[in-house]
Amino acid sequence: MTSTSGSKKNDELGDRYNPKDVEKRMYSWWSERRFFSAQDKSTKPPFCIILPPPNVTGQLHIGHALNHTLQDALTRWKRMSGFNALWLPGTDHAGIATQGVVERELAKENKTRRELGREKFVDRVWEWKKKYGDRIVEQMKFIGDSCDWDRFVFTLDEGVSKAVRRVFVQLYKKGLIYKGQRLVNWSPKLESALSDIEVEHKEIKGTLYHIRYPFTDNSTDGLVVATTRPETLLGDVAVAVHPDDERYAKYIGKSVHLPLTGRMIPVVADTYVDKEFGSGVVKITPAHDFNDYAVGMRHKLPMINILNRDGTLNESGGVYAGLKVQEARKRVVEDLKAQNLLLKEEAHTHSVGHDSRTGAVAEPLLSEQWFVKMESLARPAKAVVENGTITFEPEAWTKTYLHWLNNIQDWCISRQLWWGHRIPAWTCEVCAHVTVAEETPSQCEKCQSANLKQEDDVLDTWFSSALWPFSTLGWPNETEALKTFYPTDVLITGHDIIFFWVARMIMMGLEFRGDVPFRKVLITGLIRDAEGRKMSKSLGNVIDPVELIDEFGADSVRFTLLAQVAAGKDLKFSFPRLEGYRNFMNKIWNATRFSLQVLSEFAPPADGVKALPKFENLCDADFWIVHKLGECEAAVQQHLESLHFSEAANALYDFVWHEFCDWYLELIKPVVYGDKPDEKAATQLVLAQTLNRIIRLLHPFVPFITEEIYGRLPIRGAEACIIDEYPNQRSDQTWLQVGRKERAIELDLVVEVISAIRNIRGENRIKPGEELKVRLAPKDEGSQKILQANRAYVTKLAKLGDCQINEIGSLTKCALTPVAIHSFRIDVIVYLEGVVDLGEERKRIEKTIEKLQKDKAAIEGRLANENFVKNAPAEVVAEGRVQLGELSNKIQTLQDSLVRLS
RNA sequence: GCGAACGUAGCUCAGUGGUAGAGCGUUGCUUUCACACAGCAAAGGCCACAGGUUCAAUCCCUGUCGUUCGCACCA
Repeated sequence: MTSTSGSKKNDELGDRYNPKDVEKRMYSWWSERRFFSAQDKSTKPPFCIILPPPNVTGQLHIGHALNHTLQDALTRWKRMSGFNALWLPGTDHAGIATQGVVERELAKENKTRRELGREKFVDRVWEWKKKYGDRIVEQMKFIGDSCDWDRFVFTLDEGVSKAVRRVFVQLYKKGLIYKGQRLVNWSPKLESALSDIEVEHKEIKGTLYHIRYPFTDNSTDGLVVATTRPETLLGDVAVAVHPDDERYAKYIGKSVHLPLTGRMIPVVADTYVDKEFGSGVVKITPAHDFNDYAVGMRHKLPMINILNRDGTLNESGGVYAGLKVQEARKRVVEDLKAQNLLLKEEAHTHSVGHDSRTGAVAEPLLSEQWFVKMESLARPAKAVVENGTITFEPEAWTKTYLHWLNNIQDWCISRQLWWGHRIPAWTCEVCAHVTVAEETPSQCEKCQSANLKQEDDVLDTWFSSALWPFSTLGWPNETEALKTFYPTDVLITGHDIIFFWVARMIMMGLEFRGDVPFRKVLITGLIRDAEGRKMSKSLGNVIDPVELIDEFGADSVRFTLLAQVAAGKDLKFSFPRLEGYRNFMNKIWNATRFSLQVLSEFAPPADGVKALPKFENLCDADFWIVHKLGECEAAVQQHLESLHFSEAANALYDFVWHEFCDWYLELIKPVVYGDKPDEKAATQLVLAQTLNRIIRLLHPFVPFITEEIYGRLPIRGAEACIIDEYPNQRSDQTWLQVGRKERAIELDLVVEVISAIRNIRGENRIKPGEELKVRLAPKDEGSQKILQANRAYVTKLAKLGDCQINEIGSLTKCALTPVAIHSFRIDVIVYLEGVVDLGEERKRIEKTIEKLQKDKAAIEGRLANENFVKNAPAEVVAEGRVQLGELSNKIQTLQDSLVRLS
């Protein structure tokens, strides 16, 4: 959005809605006037959503577009409903991703980060961040995100850094953060440790090698081990068998030769071994396998690390030192073959951990890292979900969340990267004591030496993310914003980061604020392509929301997502659907154009949205549309409150298109083009008020088009900004009293008559130019009155040449030849002789009778069942009786008409 | 192995313990003065299958089959 025209309005009103033109002007108009600002302190109730901070390297993708649209719709709706609504934006430094981008840039200049040195490299990343870091923010504005930009936070801002150090120090002092030599998942590509959840397991077709480990006293015989990773035998320190395995009992405590090395290793017994798998003998490599690590600890075995940080073999690899794992494996296998120690190779599929960022195979590697003890943090985080303080939508994710917490492992938080929050720990070079502090210490806590060296490692990006709900609000300072907005209300995010982010925010919120960070978690699904495949660059099926917005407009894209989203479910993105909602925008636009034309002479009332018409001058359609509007508003309210966005969107779509446009606007044409000024004025007021409310109701879903329209409405506030005016639409029910139900129901009868006549027209292929003569024969005084009052509607909408209303019950007295009777509430006789194929008409009627009789039989059967009458609620039984009566009437009417047709 | 979700109209999907819904597509008719990105009408479904609970099941329970997705194990 680069336009700063300052002007919101464009006076062109073409018959196509032009989103580009509108959107360009609108966003800057909003942000210049700070319509999205929330107040730190306010008499209004607070509402707060924290934006999951996108990676600073990021581009808006369609998944963002979905999540952001939901958050925006909710925030705008709350803001318009009288809340002090805050949607707090920010971006994430995304350690690995961002460092990776800059390293690749350096590679193009044939440089590496190590050549540059830490300080220069970090400067370089900052430069990059300054240059490109706001791309995603620009894109968020394209989609209409109504964030409070003045509160924008970046995860490396000083405030957040302070929060990070405070948390680190406090957890350390509590004994919940520790440093230790452990087996961790290691990415040779990043040359950094990873947390367990950053490792993605993939099924790989590998080979199971059967290798003989010769006995010490008989080198032609030995124990056979089966392994998928023969190269790791260089780090073997034992072989293990099951203690109950009779085949091997006699070898326990003895030794075998470790091939290719000249070392001798013991045979140990451990229940970890599965007797059935392979040969029942397992090589133990504690430094390169998590299970072996556990066995090694139990048996107090030594650990031999054979790998360097970059994944090549180190000096413990002997002649294989310097080779990459894959190469070493090949060579080891060749050498084993040469020595006749490789007995068998068989195909074997197993799952292998990969670094989820780079895709490289992750190696278990022994190294010194920092960890967070999770168990005591996890316990309260479990409790708040179990007791319903925090709820997941859909609820099924609760189980996933709890399962993870029940099996939680300590969190490895140190990363051997340079871009991120550097760990606030300093080691004394004299006494080696570690000082952990928020601010750089001047001397060692223990020996007062000034020779301190800070940790090189940075924290896992998710460490700062875990603090996001309170660090963004000013913590560790007790700010007004923090008091007002914490706990926040809803978190909207994808299920892929429940463990990475959601769970950790809950833990940290409880630990440091003593309260949950949010109350509801809405989990969204993935957006897939039309065939249901994941979007990926390699498949070339990625849909770029920025391109969509460019072609179809932001509102169309938003509505497409809103109308189809269902909590936790994947969404297949289809272009025909998008076109459909683009058409809906156009429909809104044209309905407005028509309305404004009708209202061109209309004088806005002094009391604005509260102005009531004179009821005696209203037509049935007026009562009807306001009644329907009231229902629609209530539905939207209820659906949004329960986060059922698609139901809210569909209720609106249906109401606006099929009730307001298809019926109301058509129905009032005779009135507004008619010659009765009082009635015209009354209907104009209803139209103006209804349009005002529709536009406001639509606004959270489609902000651009509605703001554009709002500025042109005859009834609106002085500022002409939809967001700031007339809040509390739902609580302001004054005007909705126009929607009197009994009068609304009268129009239903008219609608039914018109539909019936149209049906005859359509079925008999009678052209619109051909005018019909119709007699309407009411059954009672009530319907007679309604028909008389609405004759103009029927004539116009059913395109009749002649429409007369008979005396009550005068069906048979009609002078014209009746051929078709279709409405069931009243009798409608249509004079059609000569244009209709009577045989076809009879067939249709017979078919209808058949279907109705089937329905009737079903209801009769139910009513005949005394258990039904006894057990079902009274209203259900009563309704059944009413339905039965109606069905009988319908059938009778149709049978009468069959008689007339023959 | 453990767990979860899904299976509804040709397609994509909503939905509900009490007579099946939408959009798109299809088939007619119409360029009527807001909109052809439109209007009107129509066709199209044993709501995966089998049991159970219930007066009543597409909906609740169990099982089967099918499709996904997590987690764990995999020497």
